[in-house]
Amino acid sequence: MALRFALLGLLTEEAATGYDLSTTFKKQMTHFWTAHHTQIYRELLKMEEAGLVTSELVVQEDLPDKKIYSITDQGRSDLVAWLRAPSEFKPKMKDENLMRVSLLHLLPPDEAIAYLEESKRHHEMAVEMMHVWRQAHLEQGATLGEKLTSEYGLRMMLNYLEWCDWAIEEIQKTNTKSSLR
Amino acid sequence: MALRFALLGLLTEEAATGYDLSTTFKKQMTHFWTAHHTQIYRELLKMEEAGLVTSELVVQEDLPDKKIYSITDQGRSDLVAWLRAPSEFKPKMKDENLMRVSLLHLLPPDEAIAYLEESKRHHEMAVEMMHVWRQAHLEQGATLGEKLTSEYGLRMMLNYLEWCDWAIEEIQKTNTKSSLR
DNA sequence: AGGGCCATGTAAGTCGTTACATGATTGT
DNA sequence: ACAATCATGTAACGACTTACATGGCCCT
Repeated sequence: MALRFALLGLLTEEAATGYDLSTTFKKQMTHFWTAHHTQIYRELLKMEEAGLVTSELVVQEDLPDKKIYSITDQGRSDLVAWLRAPSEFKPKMKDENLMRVSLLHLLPPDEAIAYLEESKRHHEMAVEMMHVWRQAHLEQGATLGEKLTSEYGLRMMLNYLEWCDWAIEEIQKTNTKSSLR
Repeated sequence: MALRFALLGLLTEEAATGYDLSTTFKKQMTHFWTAHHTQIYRELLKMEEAGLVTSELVVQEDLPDKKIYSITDQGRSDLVAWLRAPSEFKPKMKDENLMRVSLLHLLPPDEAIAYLEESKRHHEMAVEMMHVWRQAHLEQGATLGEKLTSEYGLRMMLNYLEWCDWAIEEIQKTNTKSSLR
């Protein structure tokens, strides 16, 4: 259900095609949700059936035809009702990276550290991309939600980098201890 | 596939029933993965077929019978192979809380703040539970993975609380600004 | 010449959730 | 009396992923 409300949320700002929605998803929401374009297209069809959105077909000559979706009043009220519904704050995380981290004691220490250092590099790149994105979007037409979640994503990534340094030290400590024995 | 390796990882420490695995999952891995017992039982059956685990039926009198699963050599080597396989560091998050946060501008500011404050309370409780868990488990038989991921969970939650305070202030700022106009 | 962007979707499969079912024991 | 703990599972559904398919335009 949350994907449905994510799409409705994006459509409150402006009408968009499935393609637009799927690229926006990738750029803005990576830090808390992911969705493939195939899933988004099918969800939009269901949402149209349910009367939450309407679509207008735009025929194009050089580019493929497209369908522009707009939110309906029904869609707006469903969205606000969901926002107000008591949620349970049970994060349903699926973080494969952390899954691997939780098993790093099964690899030799140098491999474990190499893994963490590679993950650091990825996160550092993500932090830089986030800075670029924020300079382009904030202070000029970003919604409150975008401000809050991009700040959240940034803080979490910086926090991850700090934790990574701590974790690498921790592995080195236990490593030198056991090699003294 | 990750669930499979999570279960194999737990079984490297000691043989366990599906029930045990599912409770351990809830306690230790909430911060990066969730799984219902129904899914775990089915996965264990598939893993036994694939020769990654073996089970031994223990008949009990007062309590229900149980099946104790042990990891096989095949299971161990599959697990290490997965740990070494190049991963893509694409976190596949599904965080319904953040999803709601990203849409808070659709609620009146006081409701948005109330939402964040409730989520703070939940996270504060989670932080306290984490402290209790760590005092019971660390420094006495916790694996490196448990140390690393529980520290990770703790840091992320504390970071969340700080971000929450920032977010509440941010909403109050934009609120007073617009009411001056 | 090859890849990326635009734009849509189908089909098949896997993963994950919810509801239901059983049944004795221990604690409040 | 009622809920929780122990212990397992089936069935039905919904969410999500992966592979495949189309086709022209623009850039290097």
